[in-house]
Amino acid sequence: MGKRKENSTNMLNESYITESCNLTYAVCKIGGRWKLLILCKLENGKLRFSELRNQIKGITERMLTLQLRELEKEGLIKRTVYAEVPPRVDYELTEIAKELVPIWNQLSNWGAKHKEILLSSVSSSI
Amino acid sequence: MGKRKENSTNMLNESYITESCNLTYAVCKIGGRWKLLILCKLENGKLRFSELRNQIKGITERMLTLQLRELEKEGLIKRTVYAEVPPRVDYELTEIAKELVPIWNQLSNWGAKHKEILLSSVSSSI
DNA sequence: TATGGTACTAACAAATTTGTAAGTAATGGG
DNA sequence: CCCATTACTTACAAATTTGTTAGTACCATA
Repeated sequence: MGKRKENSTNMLNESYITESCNLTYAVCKIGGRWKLLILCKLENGKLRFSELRNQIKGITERMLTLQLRELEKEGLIKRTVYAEVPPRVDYELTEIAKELVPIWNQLSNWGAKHKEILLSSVSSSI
Repeated sequence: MGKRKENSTNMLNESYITESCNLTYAVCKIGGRWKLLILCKLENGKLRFSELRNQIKGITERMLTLQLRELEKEGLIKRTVYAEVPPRVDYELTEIAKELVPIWNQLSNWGAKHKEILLSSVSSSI
């Protein structure tokens, strides 16, 4: 997001874990604060910058831009600029991103289940 | 990890996205630097603290402790302390964590594929 | 009495991510 | 000429995560 230091321990550790573990690698690709939310919004087709901004409560234009840029760099979304004024830009999932959709659904179901389990274990410990 | 501020925008945003999106929620549960690696190591059964430390290159005892504590709090691992000297503690996946395994495998495959695609698109652009 | 092994904790510092506030460019419409 | 609209950028500050270093307790053994 800001540039990273090139040889910080932090950086080296990240390289190590993403190189040695494809699972960690995969999760890192979608690991920014707003990325999954953005990808989910795009699941049903293209959206413009302003549409994303309006659909995602709380995100600032700066954050939206940053996350979109990273997603684009990682090949998960495709950005299309139309030569118009005022500008028009839209975003859509790439093929490889679409392959994530069924996995997301399972993860999402798992999340819902986990949420319930945590809730019930909390309330039972009162 | 250190305590978080209670009403920072950051914190409120995180609450919002994890409450409104189960997928984001799920990914947040496994979102620490070393968490997935730890969970993977535990996939084949219990491991002691020192075994984890030795199997995960680069992790410090502090980080290992922190990540284990969070995983425990989130109900993904179970910690067992034996009343011995020197101390013995082991960690294992909980049931709900085990349910993630098949999903991990898919994600991991996706990661491997994504890695290749990125590589080939980089080399073809030289 | 000194040493060793295990699983940690504490105080601090560095790196990274996220958020705030205020711009910018281009052009059509009034 | 002035304003509105869209999709951004820039400089900065705050929050959060990660890493460094040096401890701790316990008891068995040398």
